[in-house]
Amino acid sequence: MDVVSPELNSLLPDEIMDTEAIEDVPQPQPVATTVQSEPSDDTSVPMETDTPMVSESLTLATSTATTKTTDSVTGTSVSTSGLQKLTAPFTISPANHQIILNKVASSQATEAAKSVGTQPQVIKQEGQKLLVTAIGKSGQPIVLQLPHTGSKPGVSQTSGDTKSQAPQFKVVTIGGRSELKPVVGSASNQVTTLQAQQLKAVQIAKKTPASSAAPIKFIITKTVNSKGLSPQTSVPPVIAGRVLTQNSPVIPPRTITLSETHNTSIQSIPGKKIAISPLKTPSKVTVVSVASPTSNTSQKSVALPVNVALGQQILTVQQSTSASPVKVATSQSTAQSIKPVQSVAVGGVGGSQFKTIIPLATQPNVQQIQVPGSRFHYVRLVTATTASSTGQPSGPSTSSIQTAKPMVVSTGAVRMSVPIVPAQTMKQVAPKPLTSAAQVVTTTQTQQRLIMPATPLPQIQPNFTNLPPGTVLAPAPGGGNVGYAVVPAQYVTQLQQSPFVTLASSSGFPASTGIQTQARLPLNGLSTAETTSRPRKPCNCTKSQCLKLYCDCFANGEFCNNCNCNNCFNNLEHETERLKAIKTCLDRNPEAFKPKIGKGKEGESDRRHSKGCNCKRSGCLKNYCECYEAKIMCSSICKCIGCKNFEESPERKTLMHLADAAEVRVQQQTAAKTKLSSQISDLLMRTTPVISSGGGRLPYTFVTKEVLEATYECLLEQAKKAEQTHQPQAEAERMILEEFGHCLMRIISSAGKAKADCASINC
DNA sequence: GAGTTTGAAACT
DNA sequence: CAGTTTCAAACTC
Repeated sequence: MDVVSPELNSLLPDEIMDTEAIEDVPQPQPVATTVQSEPSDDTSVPMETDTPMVSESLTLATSTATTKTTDSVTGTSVSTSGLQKLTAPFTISPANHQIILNKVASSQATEAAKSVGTQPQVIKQEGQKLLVTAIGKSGQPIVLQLPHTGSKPGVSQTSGDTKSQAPQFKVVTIGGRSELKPVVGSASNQVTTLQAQQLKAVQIAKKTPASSAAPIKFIITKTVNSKGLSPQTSVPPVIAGRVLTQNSPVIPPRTITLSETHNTSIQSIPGKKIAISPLKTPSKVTVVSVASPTSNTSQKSVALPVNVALGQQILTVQQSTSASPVKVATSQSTAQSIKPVQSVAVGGVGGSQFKTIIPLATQPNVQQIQVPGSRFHYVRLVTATTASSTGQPSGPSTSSIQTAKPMVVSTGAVRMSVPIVPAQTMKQVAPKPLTSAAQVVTTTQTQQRLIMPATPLPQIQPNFTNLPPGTVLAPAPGGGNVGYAVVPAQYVTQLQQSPFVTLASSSGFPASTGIQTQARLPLNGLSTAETTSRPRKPCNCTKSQCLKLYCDCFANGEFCNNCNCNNCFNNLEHETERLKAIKTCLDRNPEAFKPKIGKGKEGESDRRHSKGCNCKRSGCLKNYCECYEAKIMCSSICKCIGCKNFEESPERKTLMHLADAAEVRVQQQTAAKTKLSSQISDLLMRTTPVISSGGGRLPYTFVTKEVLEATYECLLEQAKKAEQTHQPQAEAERMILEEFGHCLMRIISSAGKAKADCASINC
């Protein structure tokens, strides 16, 4: 399964998907290995993570042949000894490439396997995806095997095997350029067992020019599970009080102990950097980036703590070139508070649903992205520029990425990464204060991929691609390492209530700006303003338990929240039932949770109902009609009777005109109200010091609730007056402000008089 | 707010 | 696939 389905790709701006855009820095030396798997036509949303079951172990074996390639440019054989161990568990070394381990549907896997022949996992120099492994059934080890390791057990090498195997991972590398050559180096006999329950994706992004000797950077954003300490000679890496473990039965890769002086010394060792920032959920491990060395020179082999325990999540690994020493930076897990995340809303024509912020991790540089056409939420791990990599222990700061180009997700025909808005427009919220030893490792032009946690509920996995809109995989409440629950992104936001930064609209995407508690992309044709300004209507279900599509909350992939429903099961407390209901709906209609309003055929309107309405009595001019409700015309696929919802319909024009007028009026009133309230609050706040500076502090009691309400009434009355007299907005504002000035004067006058009176009586 | 209407969803 | 029932929202009074 692709990270981004072809359908989504078609909706995405080209600049986003342009793979070459990522490579703004020349890479004279071939360092990248492109591992490519056969593109999948699957339109399913990529993020669904599928998953390794709890207590599954994941073993990834790589062969030396596959990992070592000859550079076409230089003709030199590149070996990555240091990288081998570093990336051994993932078999990743290509710079600027990404490997995403993700579950794919068996059919997809089969197709991919067929497409590549007997060696479905052939590493292509310019490839992008690699179908690496098969996932064993729950409780069984998961074996990920790279090409040339066909003899390894448990590896899905053939199409026939893919189906027989349970869940599968697709390993995807992204970002490889034509000149880049496979450099993956790993011992063939090196097998690393991952006890990561939630291993989702491994991203490798190569980026640094070889000459620059840029430091290899590791960013691990998830907490590391303490299970399975590595008995290696090297000290098991302990991150933020947790232990990174390595279970390499054959060749123990070098494990990095963050406390190790030579590697972990942030200040003393320039070069590789590993930033480990434990996530809120201790059972997850997020590997953000792994640098890819162009050579095995002075680099030390570093074994990633891939041997994560159950529930751990590996997100991405980015690689950068360098022969420089490894630098490890860790962020203390002490700060469990939710870190700010960034939200990116990618606009598109139909299908867009939500822009939801999910503070999935404490890792500060996280962006969540909603891709149009997909109701799944993507998380982008944002790395700052190297200039900001010094890791200030001070408080949070905001910076803008200037150099990074739009996130490009894939190369070649397959687009797999999550489109990201141009980095120039991004505001990045620096991590909260880290401990003194912590260092934030940031890179320029990094690529991120979203890796979603796996679900412990295998019964719904076959339909994971069609999960309800807005559904994300979030740690199960109180579940610890138990797994993840399918949680609507909205609900995650509701639960965590974390601050976040919304990208500015200047990025070219229709995302609204400003801090929001929840934002959505246009839904069913409604404008962003409409959807964002209006909270979701509470449902009133009584018999469906909110587990059928009758319930709008459920149909929209949301948990019921502040609803009026009875016997509601659409919540976390009834997760099992909810998942079953989702499965039932999907069984009945695989597209049950997909947007009903999508692109029409060529030549037709951009938006139309996917199935068409069946109205008989409403004339399609009432909200009973889904077409009319979505403010779109009925189309040829509608089966309505007596339809009046067409372009030339006079009834429709009249209704639309009235509706628009009413809506505009409501919006204006709301905006005026908000603005006035803000102004009142602001001015009142400013007034106090002015008054007090003039000769003593006025009694606080003068700005009472009653005074505020009276002021508000005056202003509101003025606004009504302006509206009744059909004053232009500017004039109305002037009138209101003038009235406000009068109010202020009266307040000040009264206060001053009272003060004088009080002074006269020595009060 | 209660009752009615409506059409999608669910069921047979 | 068609007909019927169920359901909750939209609508009316």
